[in-house]
Amino acid sequence: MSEEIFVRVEDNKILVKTPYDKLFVKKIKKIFTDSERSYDEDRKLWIINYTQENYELAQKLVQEHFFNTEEKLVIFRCTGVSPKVNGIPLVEYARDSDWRRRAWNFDVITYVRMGSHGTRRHPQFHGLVLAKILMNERTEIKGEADYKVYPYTKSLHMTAVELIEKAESLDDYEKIVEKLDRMVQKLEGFGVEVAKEAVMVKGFLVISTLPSRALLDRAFPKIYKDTRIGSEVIQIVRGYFYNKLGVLSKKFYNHILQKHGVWAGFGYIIPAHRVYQFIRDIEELREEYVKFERELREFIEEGKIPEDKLEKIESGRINIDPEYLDLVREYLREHGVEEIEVPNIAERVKIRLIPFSVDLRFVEEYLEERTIKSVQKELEIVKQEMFENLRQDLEEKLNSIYERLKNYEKKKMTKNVMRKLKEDIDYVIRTAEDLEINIGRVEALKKVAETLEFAESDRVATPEAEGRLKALLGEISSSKS
DNA sequence: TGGGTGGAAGCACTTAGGCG
DNA sequence: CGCCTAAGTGCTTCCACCCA
Repeated sequence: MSEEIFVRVEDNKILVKTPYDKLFVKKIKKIFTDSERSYDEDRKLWIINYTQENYELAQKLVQEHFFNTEEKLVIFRCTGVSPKVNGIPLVEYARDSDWRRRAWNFDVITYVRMGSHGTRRHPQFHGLVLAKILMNERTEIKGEADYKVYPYTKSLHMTAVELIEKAESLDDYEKIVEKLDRMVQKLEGFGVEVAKEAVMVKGFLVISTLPSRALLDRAFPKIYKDTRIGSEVIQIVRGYFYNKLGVLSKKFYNHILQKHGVWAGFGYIIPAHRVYQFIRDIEELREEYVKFERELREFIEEGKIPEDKLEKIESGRINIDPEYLDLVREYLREHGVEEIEVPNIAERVKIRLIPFSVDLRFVEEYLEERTIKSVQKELEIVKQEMFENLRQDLEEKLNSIYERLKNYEKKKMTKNVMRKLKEDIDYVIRTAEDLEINIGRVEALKKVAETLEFAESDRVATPEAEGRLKALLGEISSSKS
């Protein structure tokens, strides 16, 4: 947002150089007559006949227009046209396309376009626009828009972006503004915005898709009085074979991922020290999928029921129903489907680890000078969101450890549970280290782990160890946020 | 507590036809 | 041409309940 600005005298001429600003040009044209001024296309500056009065006037004009500005966060609700700041539209738009504009005094952070785009001849812009604007009392905002001005802070910026991205209609503007208002009140109470430290997260991002139960569904058009009134969905198999896919994916999402990974807001990150165990669990899961597919294929094609399931079927623990399959076969035949195709299951299990780190060196190496700043800004936002999510996730894991430690105090803990607890403590500590995230209580937790070790080696918790543990528990709970 | 049962909502993504 | 919409497919994430 910074460009050259000056008013100076050379060769008995006043030279006025400013960034382009439509409103400013209008003002200059109004104040100085055509014969008094000219525009130097090469040097991109205004040349005005020198008089002391003109000089003072020009200086005052530039001063008022370009200085004493403050950074503001402004949110707009647009109905029909894009808002303009000093005569320059924030968003340019045609019916079929739109793009943000930049100027010396604003940066469009994000926008969403909603509803009618108008026609090619008369395009319209309905939507929400969020911009960072350098404002002073002369700044002119026009356009058919409600807008609200906030002081610019990182946290407001982030919240606003998030809310706008979630917005579904223009009416959400009210809710967003309410939320931002509440935040501003809080910030004002604080007086200072708390700066979060920069984070460097190093780990592996998990990219996954798993086969879902929908693969075992078939949909047919549902007709009533010659009108299609929807679809009916039938399950090719039911019971065990149908549910097992859900059970397996649940295992991945709710157990394996939670056990090894940390939620970063947009995906799970596996810290380096957990990759080995994570992959081991994944291999096991893949095996289960392979076995499942084999059994499913045998069941559908040959009617074979897996032997290790017989007992469970007998006792009513699981449900495998060949009669149902026959029924489905008959139904499918009525709909012209002769053969039931068994979908590929195991090959749809896609779990990938992508090396992941947020590294600004990359930005500097690959981007042009003028884009670096804005990318850095975006990255900063991502980093902070990610940091906040990772921290929260680790906090939650910590809280659960704390709850379990309380049981230890009550001596209700078996050795197995204790080993698990120690592992979990170790996990949180090492993960925090790997991801370079500082969370409170880690130091105290390290000591707890040592104490547990000490107690375990003695088989029975010694009174001494217990005393230390109690003190440490106190320390942890008092520093709980 | 973990696996199984049965269901459902919500999301991303794709495809095809309509539209100006 | 590129957006819009409806419809369809597949994946993710819930939930309530049941049983050993």
